[in-house]
Amino acid sequence: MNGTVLDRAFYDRPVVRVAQELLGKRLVRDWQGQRVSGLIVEAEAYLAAGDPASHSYRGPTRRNRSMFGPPGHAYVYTIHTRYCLNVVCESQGVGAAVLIRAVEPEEGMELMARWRSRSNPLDWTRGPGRLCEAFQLNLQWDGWDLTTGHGLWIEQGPALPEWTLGVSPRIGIRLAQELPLRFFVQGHCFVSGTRRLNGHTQAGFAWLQQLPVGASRRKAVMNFPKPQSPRQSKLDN
DNA sequence: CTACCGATTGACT
DNA sequence: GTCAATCGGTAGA
Repeated sequence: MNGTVLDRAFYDRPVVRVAQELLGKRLVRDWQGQRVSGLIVEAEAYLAAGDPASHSYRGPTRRNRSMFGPPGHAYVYTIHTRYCLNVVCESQGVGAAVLIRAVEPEEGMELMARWRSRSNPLDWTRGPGRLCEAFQLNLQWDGWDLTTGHGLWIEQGPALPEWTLGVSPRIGIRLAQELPLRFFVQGHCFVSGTRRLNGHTQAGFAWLQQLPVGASRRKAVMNFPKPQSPRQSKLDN
């Protein structure tokens, strides 16, 4: 299950490109030797310039200083008593980051279920605040170097069926709503937001096989249809 | 110091 | 669909 850890060069590139290419990669948390992981299915880019919705828009502060640090580190912030996880991109001194908005659970689901205290697996990691709770991420992880392969990192994901890149405006922002900077796996059942923004289907990659045995699995299988046949994938640019 | 606001979520009509 | 919780960041007096 282990994969190659994404290195600093991956993050040291234009933030929009990193946001798109993070889809399908695996976010991993090591908790006492146990892996908690999921495949990234939704991400948003926040630009270093010309983006009033970005926390970096007004320059460095105590809160957002990680955003201006070296690429490949985490930027974790609080919002409405929740935490959100970003990965810092582009050169040091440049305030660009990708918000990880949703992952499909892969490993450590017992821990996710405990930490999220919700029976429906779809509620574990669908949304930036939810996935931080499912991975037990908080401000202690702000500034964490994601390229070491310890504690918290992102690695090359598994081979996936072909899928379609979805693009939309970012969710939950007031300013710069016109910018198409949200990227997601079209139709994936762990993508947050409304149907209109998300696409029509409710397919996942492989999560049905990963669910715990028992009542929660039966319920999940009943509630959520099987993945439909794959479609084209392409990340141009 | 006070006042306002938000890259959210969960409960409720 | 609507709305309140709840608190750190930010701006301004």
